[in-house]
Amino acid sequence: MEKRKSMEWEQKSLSNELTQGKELAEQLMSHLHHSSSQETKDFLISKILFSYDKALSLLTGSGDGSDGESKHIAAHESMLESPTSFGNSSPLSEISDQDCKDKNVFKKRKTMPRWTKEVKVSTGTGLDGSLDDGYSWRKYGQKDILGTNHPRGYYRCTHRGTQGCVATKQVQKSDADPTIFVLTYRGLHTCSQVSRSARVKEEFKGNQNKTLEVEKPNQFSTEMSFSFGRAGLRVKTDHLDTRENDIFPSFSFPSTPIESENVGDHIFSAIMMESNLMDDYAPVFGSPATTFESDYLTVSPCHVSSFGLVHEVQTSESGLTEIISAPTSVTNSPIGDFDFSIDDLEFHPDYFGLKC
DNA sequence: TGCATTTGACCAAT
DNA sequence: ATTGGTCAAATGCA
Repeated sequence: MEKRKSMEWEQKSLSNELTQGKELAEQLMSHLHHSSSQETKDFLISKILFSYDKALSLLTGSGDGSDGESKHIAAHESMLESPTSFGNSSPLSEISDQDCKDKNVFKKRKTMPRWTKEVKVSTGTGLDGSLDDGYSWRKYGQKDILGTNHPRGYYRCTHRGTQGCVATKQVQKSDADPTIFVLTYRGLHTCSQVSRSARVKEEFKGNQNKTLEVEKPNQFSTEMSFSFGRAGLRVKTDHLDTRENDIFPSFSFPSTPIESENVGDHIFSAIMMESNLMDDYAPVFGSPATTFESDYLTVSPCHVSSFGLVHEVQTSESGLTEIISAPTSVTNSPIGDFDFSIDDLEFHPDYFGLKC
């Protein structure tokens, strides 16, 4: 009797997985037609593979695969287990972190939901590890990693203590190319840095069109459109470049002038948000106003001396890997907060469920 | 003085 | 036993 119930459940799960796989494939098809960004496609592919892997597991009865593909899937799964209290209505919830801490700080590593993405960043100057993505990080450790020439730095969000933000990242210089840094992110920010975007958004509400356009002279043109919930925000950054000019000058971001390389990081941040979220918010992000043309964002690093942009995106065993050519020095700049206000989004539990 | 970084030690996973 | 990830005291810096 129990066995029969179990079989029915598995059949239902199998059906669900296959259905989801089909829907994802259809989404992918749609993205192909709209020439969406490569990372979006990669992400969809990963999800499809994940669905099919689960389906196969249900069929074969094996919980997890052990082939090469499963590694990819496992990585993706970690993304789906995605972190943080995003699902939580309160971004400042300290419950997650504190509870985990109280139970056992070391258990956390095992049970804490992980959402990992890797970012390869090349710096023009070799400035080490100081790569900015718009958030403020605090280094809490460094380790020599076996088989690598460079130590790995461990960073967590500065606001972890005060706001329970669980986001962490690792920074490691590439062996193959010392100018490239591999950044591995875990967790999403639940700190008020996220809410800074809300402030930005408030500003934009003053704009009747809810559209912001910033134009920079020369070099090349990059256009990005972000859709913020129901209010479409469009950011057009023509000719991103220059250190002498603040990027997005009309933003009332906190003080620090944004140095050129940050733009790349922030573009990355936005892209990641887009690629990770848009699939489940197609009605929002998939609006005609939302375009993320990889063509715009793909710039060969050899053509960019003082400014970095995404020039390659690939999936990796730990999730999505973005390869960004990013420049030099770093300040905490805010455009990364140019993200998508949490309170305007409904987060898919598959993506943002939090467990301790 | 307060915050960030460094670094050796500890723990969990493999 | 080895390795990766984290902690926390010591130290540095503005």
